[in-house]
Order: sequence, then C-alpha cells, then structure tokens
Amino acid sequence: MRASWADLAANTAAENAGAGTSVNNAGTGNSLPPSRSTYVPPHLRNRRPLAESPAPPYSGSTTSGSGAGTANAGSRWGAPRAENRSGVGSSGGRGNVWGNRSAGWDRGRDREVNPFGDQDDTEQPFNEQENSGINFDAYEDIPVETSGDNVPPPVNTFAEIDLGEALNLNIMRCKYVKPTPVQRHAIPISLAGRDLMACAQTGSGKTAAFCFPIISGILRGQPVQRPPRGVRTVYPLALVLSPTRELSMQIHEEARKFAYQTGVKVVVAYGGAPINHQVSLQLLESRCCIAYNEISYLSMALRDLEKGVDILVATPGRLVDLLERARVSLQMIRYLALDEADRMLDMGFEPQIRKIVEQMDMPPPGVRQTMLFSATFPKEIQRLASDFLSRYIFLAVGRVGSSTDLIVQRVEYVQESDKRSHLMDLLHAQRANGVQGKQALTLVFVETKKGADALEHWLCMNGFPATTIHGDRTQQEREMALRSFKSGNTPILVATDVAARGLDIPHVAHVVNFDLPNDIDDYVHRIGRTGRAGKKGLATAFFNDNNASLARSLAELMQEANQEVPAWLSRYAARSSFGGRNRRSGGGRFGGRDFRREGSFNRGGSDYYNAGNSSGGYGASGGYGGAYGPGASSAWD
DNA sequence: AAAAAAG
Repeated sequence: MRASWADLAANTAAENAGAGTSVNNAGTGNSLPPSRSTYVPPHLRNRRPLAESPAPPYSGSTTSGSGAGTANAGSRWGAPRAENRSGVGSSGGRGNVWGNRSAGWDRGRDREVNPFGDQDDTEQPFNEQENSGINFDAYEDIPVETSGDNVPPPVNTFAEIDLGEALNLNIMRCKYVKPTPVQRHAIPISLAGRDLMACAQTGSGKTAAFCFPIISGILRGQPVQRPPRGVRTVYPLALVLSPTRELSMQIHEEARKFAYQTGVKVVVAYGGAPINHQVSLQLLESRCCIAYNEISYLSMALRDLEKGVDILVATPGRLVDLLERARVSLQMIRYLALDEADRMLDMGFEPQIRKIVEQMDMPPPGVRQTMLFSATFPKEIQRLASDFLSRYIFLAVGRVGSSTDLIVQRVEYVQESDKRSHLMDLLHAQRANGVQGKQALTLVFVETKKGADALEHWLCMNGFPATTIHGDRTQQEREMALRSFKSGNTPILVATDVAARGLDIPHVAHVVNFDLPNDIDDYVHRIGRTGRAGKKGLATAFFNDNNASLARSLAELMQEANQEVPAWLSRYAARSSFGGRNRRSGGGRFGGRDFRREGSFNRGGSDYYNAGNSSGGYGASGGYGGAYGPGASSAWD
C-alpha cells in the first residue's frame, strides 16, 4: 500500500497538533517511516485532516468517492469564498483567507511569515511604490504581437480572470491595479493551458505573469498523489529556473507574496548561499535547536525542502545536485518556467537545462506546461527552445513607457588606458550636478571579475564609495553588495554580467558600460537596469577598438531607439560589414520575433507581423510603429 | 576569452 496524501496530511497534522489529541495517526498503516518531514498538499493545508481515500494522481481524472477528492473539490474554490466574507472582514489585515481552518503550515512554528511585512527594513529608504512601480498610464500604446494557433484573447482587468480569492487578495496587497501588458496576454494563455514563449521586460510584471497561472493552476488542479520514493524526496508541481542566484532570490521573494496564504509553498534553492538567506523564514522563526554553523548550507536547504514544496525556484547547478541526490523529483511537474530563457539555453547553460528538462523524470512537453520568458530571444535560441515546447504561442510585448525614451544612450570613444579617469570625470560631473543624490545609483559593468575588484578598489581609493558583485565573491558578499547598493549606502556598484539580467534595482540612474559586452543582447539587458518604473535613465558606454565587432549592432540599436549615434560610430559600423553574429536577430520593436515565421516564404518585414495572430485590443499592428519609436528599447530584460 | 552555475 502506498502512502496517500491523506496519510501524509494526517501525520503532519498530528505533528503540528503537538500532543496529537484529536488526530488518530494509527490506522494509516503503511511502510512510511515515522515522518517528521511529511508533505501536505496545498488543498489539504489549513484544513482538518481527512482519514481516508488517497487522492488520485494528477494524470487521472477520477476523484475517489468519499474521501479527499470530493470534499476538496468544493472547498478549494467554494468554501473559502464563503468564509472570506466574514473572515477577512473581521480579522482585519491579518486576515486568513481560508477562514479559520488552521491546521497545516499556517500554524505554530510553521507560521507563514507575511512577505509583505518585511519591506520596511533598513534596506529600503525608498518607500515609494516599489511593488506597483510601473507607469500604468503608459500602457495603451504598448505594442503586443502574438503568433500561434488559437491564441486566447487578452484581458483588461484581473477581475476578468478567476484567479481565486486568495490570489486576488495578494494582488491587492501588491497594489497591482490592473494587469501589465505581458500579464494581460500571458495569463489567459497560461490559464488556457498553452505553452508560451514570451519576450518581455522584467520590470513589467513578468514574474507575476507566470506565477499567477501557476499558483492558480495548483490550487484548482486535481489533487495529486506524490509517490513515496522516500520521505526525503520532494515532488514540486512547478519549477522556475533562472540563471543567477540573486535573480532566483528575487523571483522567490515575489512568488512568496503571490502565494501568501494560498497554501502553496514556494521554496528557493541555489548554491553558495548563507544559511539565513536561503533558509526559509519559517525555519528561522522556529529557532530549532540546531547549531547553524555546524550544518552545511546544503543540508539546511534540504531541510527546508523537506517540509514540502509546490513551486521550486532554483538555479540550474543546485537543482542538478538535488536531482542527483534524489532529493527532488520532477515527476510531478506540471509547470516549467524559464526566466531569462535565452540565457538559460546559451552555450554555458544548455547542457544543464537539457539534463533537467529532458533527461530526468520531468513530464514531456504537452503533458507539462512550459513558459519561457526573456526580453531577447535570438532565433537560434528559439529553435533550441522549441524542443521544450508544445504548440506554443509566441508573445512579444513592447516596453512600458516606450513612447518616451526613458533611457538616454551615450557612447564615448575611450581608450583602455583612459577609462578610469573618464569614469572619474563622469562621477564628478554627476556629483556636481546633484544627480548623485542619495537616490541616484550608478551601476558600472566590467568584463572580468578581476577587473571588477580592481575598479572597485580604485574608486574607493578615490573617494567614491563603491562595492562589487561578481562570481568570485562569496554569496554573502554578493548579497551584501546588492543590499548596500540598493539602499544607497554604496551608490556605485561595479558588476560583471552576473548583474546584467533581470535584477530589479530601483533608482539606478546611470548604467556605465565601462567594458562593453561582446553580445548586443547583453548590452540591452545591462542598460535595462536603469530607466525602470517610469523613471529616466542614462546609459554611457566606453567604446574603443576592442569593441569593433559590436559597432554595427550597437549603432543599429541606438538608431532604432532614436538615440544620437556619433559619426565615428557610424563609420565603425560601416567598416565592420557582415555583422553576422552580433546583429540583433529580431531588430525593431521587440526583443525577438517568432522564428517560426521566418521560413523560406514570408520573410517580408512588416508582413510578418500581420501574418501572426493579431493581438487584439491594440488595433492594427502597423498603427503604433511611429509612436512606439523604433524601439530596440522594447527588449529590456 | 569571460561570466554564470555545485562543492
């Protein structure tokens, strides 16, 4: 006999109940070892344990007669709502969405920490609308393109989609008034069960775009029985992969807000993390009797994991490790999301990703639902990515506020040997202009880790408080640097490409490409760290002969973005002909276009857009071309 | 060639 969910729930409930007064834990008889790390599925949390009837596996569609299945089907969506009216109202802000059922993890030492509470902290002197920090007025002229079969129509409000009470409440807590363009399109697509390849900036609510459908889907999905491979193996229902630890942290933090009090558990796993950052807050709160420093980071991550996970956010390396140790099984994965998907599939990451997605026990495309997000989507990468997708919809969303050029891009010719003094000039000017107030942050990108350390040191020596983030620093140092920068304590951050993608750092006024990247897409991601949340941004690049290969794509990009292209750069661009590798694949208004549309026929420029399914709601695709600006700028993130 | 990601 296999262990059922009901059994697991009963065990946990008994454990949570302390002396186990009301719960009969006997009679669940099976070979399951006495488990301290039992998993409680979302739909069983916060509710009284059921004694019988294993829930069907997710692939099955039948619910077992009298047991968990039937009872839950109603309670998941029906009952909570009824309870809400009184529950939320009477309990004020504290409101337990699920009424007063309080078994599960919202109790005792496992009390779910309010993720909305920890934003105050010393780290956040800027208390404007960080959450909703999007210029909602700029929405209407955002260009959107979709292609694929039977694209579900976009929605205009969250109310149009039934995400469930708990999720709606969290949306309110996040101060999201209405969905962003990417959300308007991506959420209906995902809710319809379709695979998705989406080009969109991070600041646009991309994380929510894939989190909402996942959480909603988990809550309303068939209860699953996760096979008992041993109590130490966990079976997440959703997997979110991202290329850097900091980005995984960021996604986790956001996802926790969205999942708050839904019963859906979000866990993050990444390498090299100090205990108090990777370990869940619940665990910290419990102050369990463990000498933290005697326990490896990994074991703490595992301990956290063992408490059960529905949505696992991870970096590839650590996940592979967990998979090889059989601490995680992907057998039950229903949702797979790759953030910065083009990075995840580039040469460095592809083998690991293929291993995770294709060579472990993850359900194949068509069985699971797959969502890929990035701002840049080179054609070659799209081709690779299509292996992971089934009948997918391609979605390209322009940049919020794109009609105004939020980012001013400058390129200056600076010899290698002059870079430091030139940077110093910029910083001095900034200071003089008062641009570098407490809130004006400068992010300086360099090519190498050693270069980052050297430059940081030199800046500090010269009276500019700087810190650095790169892969040779300990995770603790990395996170400290990021916090110090965000808080304005150290208003200059010298970074390698580890900080190029996805990180949402408010108040970055200036991005300096001290060393230009070799790939134009990297440039796009880098400068996308500024000009966010409707604020203006400045991006300055130091260009010299070493960057000749980038000249053409850079000039094109700047021209598309209505930026002033220096004559000398144009000459460079003209000289470097066959700009094969570095040419932007998509060009134009989006971070990419559907490569499926670029067959031997139909390669005409604007025809392409009209060939795809019109997105609806935005009028004809030709209409916004001018207003939007030839926006390479759409490709942020 | 470099960066990221496991320890």
